[in-house]
Amino acid sequence: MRRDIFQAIADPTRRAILGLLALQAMTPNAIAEHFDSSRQAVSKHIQILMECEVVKQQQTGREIHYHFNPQKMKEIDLWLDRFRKLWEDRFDQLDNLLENL
Amino acid sequence: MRRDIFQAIADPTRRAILGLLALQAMTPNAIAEHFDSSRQAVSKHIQILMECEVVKQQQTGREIHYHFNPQKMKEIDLWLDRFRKLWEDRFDQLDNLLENL
DNA sequence: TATATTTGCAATCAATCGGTTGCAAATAAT
DNA sequence: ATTATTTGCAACCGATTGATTGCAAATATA
Repeated sequence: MRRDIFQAIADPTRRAILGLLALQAMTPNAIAEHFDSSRQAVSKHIQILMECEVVKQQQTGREIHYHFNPQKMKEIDLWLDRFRKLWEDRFDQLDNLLENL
Repeated sequence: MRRDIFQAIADPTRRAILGLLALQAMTPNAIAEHFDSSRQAVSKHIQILMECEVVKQQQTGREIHYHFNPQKMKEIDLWLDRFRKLWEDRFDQLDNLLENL
């Protein structure tokens, strides 16, 4: 069951968790308080984020602080590069349109 | 069953279809020839891409040409903006350095 | 030591996903 | 007119998803 970053960000709750962790590292309980679903449900989301290494953990005593790994998000940005000029460059869009007709 | 662009790009086959359509508009049959799975399976992927409007169709006779809509990809880029400076910052490099020590 | 807190793991469940096959409708070709 | 091609839709199926509850282990606190 190999996870990748694209699967990880498919779920809106996981995107929200990443948004929180990008601001500061948090414990699973603290994260779960931001959502309506149970702590275990949130914990499973964190586990998925861990598997694709977009989140890393740092244990101190019985508490675990999960923190955000921006490098993995870079992979999405890299994939977007193939399409970026299509929405940024109007002449390229025109070229593409003319080719298709 | 509301689809969004993040769900659409979660599947590797759909990402590959977007890669093809970014180069040129194609019919479902032509797209399906690039994959091992059946035409209907590919068609269902296209349907999902249509639902979130990252792909649009243009019918000519019995043939349908699906073409790429770059504007929807912009939404992903916009979401990434929240994290972009975290991986571009020199502070992130410092984080990595400290972890390695 | 006894109790409370924090967390992960396992079992379970309904819903969704990605795939298949079969079929019907529309258009093109013979 | 008959046949072939292109496509969408519906039914079905096993695997995965996102959620729940219950429980056990580890650590902190009284």
